[in-house]
Amino acid sequence: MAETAVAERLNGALNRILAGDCIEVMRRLPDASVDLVFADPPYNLQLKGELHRPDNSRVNGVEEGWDRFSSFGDYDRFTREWLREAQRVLKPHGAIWVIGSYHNIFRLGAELQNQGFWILNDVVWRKSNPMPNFRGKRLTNAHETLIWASKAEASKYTFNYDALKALNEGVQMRSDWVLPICTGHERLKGEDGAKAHPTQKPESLLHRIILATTNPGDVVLDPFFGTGTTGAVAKRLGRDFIGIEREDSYRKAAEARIAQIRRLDSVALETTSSKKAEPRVAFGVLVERGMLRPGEELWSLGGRHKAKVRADGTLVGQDVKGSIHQVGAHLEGAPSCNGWTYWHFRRDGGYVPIDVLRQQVRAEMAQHH
Amino acid sequence: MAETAVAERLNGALNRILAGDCIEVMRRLPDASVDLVFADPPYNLQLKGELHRPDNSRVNGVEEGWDRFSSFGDYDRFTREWLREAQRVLKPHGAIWVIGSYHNIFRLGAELQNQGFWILNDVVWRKSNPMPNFRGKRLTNAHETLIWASKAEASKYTFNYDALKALNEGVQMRSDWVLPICTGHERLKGEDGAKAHPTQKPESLLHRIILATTNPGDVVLDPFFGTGTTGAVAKRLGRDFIGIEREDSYRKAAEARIAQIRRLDSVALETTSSKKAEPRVAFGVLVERGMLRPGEELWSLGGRHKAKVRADGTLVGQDVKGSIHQVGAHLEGAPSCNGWTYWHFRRDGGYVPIDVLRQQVRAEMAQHH
DNA sequence: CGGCTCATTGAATCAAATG
DNA sequence: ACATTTGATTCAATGAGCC
Repeated sequence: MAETAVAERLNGALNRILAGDCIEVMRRLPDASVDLVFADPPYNLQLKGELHRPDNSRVNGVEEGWDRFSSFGDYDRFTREWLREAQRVLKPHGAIWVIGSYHNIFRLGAELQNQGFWILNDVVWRKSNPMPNFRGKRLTNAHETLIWASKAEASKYTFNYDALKALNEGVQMRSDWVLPICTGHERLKGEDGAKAHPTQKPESLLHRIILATTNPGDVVLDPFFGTGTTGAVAKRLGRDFIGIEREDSYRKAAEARIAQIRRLDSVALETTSSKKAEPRVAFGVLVERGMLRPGEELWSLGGRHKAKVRADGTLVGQDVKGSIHQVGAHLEGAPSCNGWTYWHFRRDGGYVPIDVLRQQVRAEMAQHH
Repeated sequence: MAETAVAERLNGALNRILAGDCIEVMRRLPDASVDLVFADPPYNLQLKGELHRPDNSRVNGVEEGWDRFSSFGDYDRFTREWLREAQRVLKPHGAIWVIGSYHNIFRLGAELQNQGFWILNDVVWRKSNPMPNFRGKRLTNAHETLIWASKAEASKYTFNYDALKALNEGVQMRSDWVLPICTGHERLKGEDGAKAHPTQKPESLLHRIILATTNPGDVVLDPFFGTGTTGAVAKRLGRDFIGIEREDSYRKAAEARIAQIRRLDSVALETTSSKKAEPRVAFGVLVERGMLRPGEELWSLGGRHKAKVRADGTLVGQDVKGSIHQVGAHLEGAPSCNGWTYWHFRRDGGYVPIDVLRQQVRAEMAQHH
């Protein structure tokens, strides 16, 4: 059957590094099959001569052939083609991350928008230890830019809000991330001691991206796999990956690297991923259980509005009947209202939010499991 | 003579706010006549409905007609036209700054490159107090992006490296700037108390830009003048400005605002623009003068970290040697550290910041002038 | 349906100190 | 005792827009 063939085509690629040009290799992947694309394409650095430090030592920059394009138009064509394939292989609710510097990120972002991707955030990776500007002719180039976009405007993309909030000491994560560049033991070296890849990204960066925008078991495609940071982090976090890389030496280094990675056990994965949504409790359950009596009055904070509880778990207030949310919204003239925090019952002269009753129910439910 | 006519056309516009559409007005300005363009064009926010805070209050966002475009193509055409005029009126060694968010900055940057501007840096304005993400559906959009580009690749652009280094506590200025958004008394209000402009930029941002990339007497053109932050800062810093603004209410607010600004006197200008501003005091001077002894210990506040003073004005701490700033940053695992405020010496059982010693040296230096 | 917000400013309120 | 000032604390508002 066709479906089986498609599944096999995908499964054959899972957790492997496919050799070849990323556009050609992506063409062989089935439609709507991956959850996330992470792409670190060539930056089109347009370097002129060599750069030396003030002590005259030579800066070992990006000089590889894969970063040479003849013009902006040439780079745009390349971008357009690989983005088109990336969009095709994404599931309807999938998303993409791209990273770049001022040399290429504007072209990349514009092309994403042109192809119908819907930008969700641009994120600044603020390097805690950037290379200084030796010549004193510009500002220290201390950041790179990432763009996070869903496949389309209507996509219900994945965002593990609570996991990121936890990562950020309890306040919501911002669009600027301070992370060190990849150095030390994490930086892959060749047998000659030289760095294996000129632009290896830190695992901390991929950790945050994969944690934020995928779930365990999701498939992450990296069409510019390099030495495999995406694969290493995906494997550790219990995600599947598909890598595409043209250069033999990078593939080899990546394979050795990823083979040594161990998947975190499910407990560790659970704690790093978002807190499970708490079980839904219908307001009517509070009435069924006798925690609130039919006919009892609920109050908005301060007692400005009131409504009466009915046996079926709806409320009736001034000129309005409906759910706790609907009645609250109507009385406030608001577009919406969280009835759980809006409505209060009276105890000992004070107002207690009905949400505490829901907490009790949830606690009891947890006991029985 | 033709030259005189051109000079008159320019002089007639200096330190004035020209009314009208920026493209049409720029067409009347002579070629190669301004040193810097600062442009804060509409962001093309593509807003859908209203946004409410969790407490149901409504966010008063950008609803003005000037931010509405029918498509990306429409926005691109607009961008192309005003950028073309901006480039024409720039002197050969002139430069441009543009600011935007992820909604428009990629299109803006790509068009800059297409027209032959040469990008020097992209700069991230990290907002210290951004609006949070109320829905918990994305990252807090906590930054905006600026692009600094010269008129052409060959332009010998202005960059006051030392002034920016001085502004940044003696280490070279990075491409990420932390500045608060424009609030409080600085935010212009109408007679009804409502904000006069929905997107007024902070003066601190323009101060840094104008200080960094112009010299006193230079001409700064702002084609989207709004309520005149560019003009206010330019005037204060002894630069000339040309503003262009379509909306009467913004022009009026800007004129009243700028009329109240006083140009800094030449001494203050000198101090803001040169590294001699606050006379730089090397830490080693404190050792030379016997205010601190080699071998003496310095402490972080609370005494969590310590380091030893060496005779050459460097510190040595746990596994690290270097300047007071470097050692502090290393021990804190921070990207940077102001050693003057970080390090303390012990006196009478308390911690005294070494900055007080620097103040003493500066006071003594002032005596001799 | 119902879950979801951070840093800052400035006003309002109240307590303590002063004249 | 009463009016005034100062300081501490709390409360309310809001900023280039997001299911």
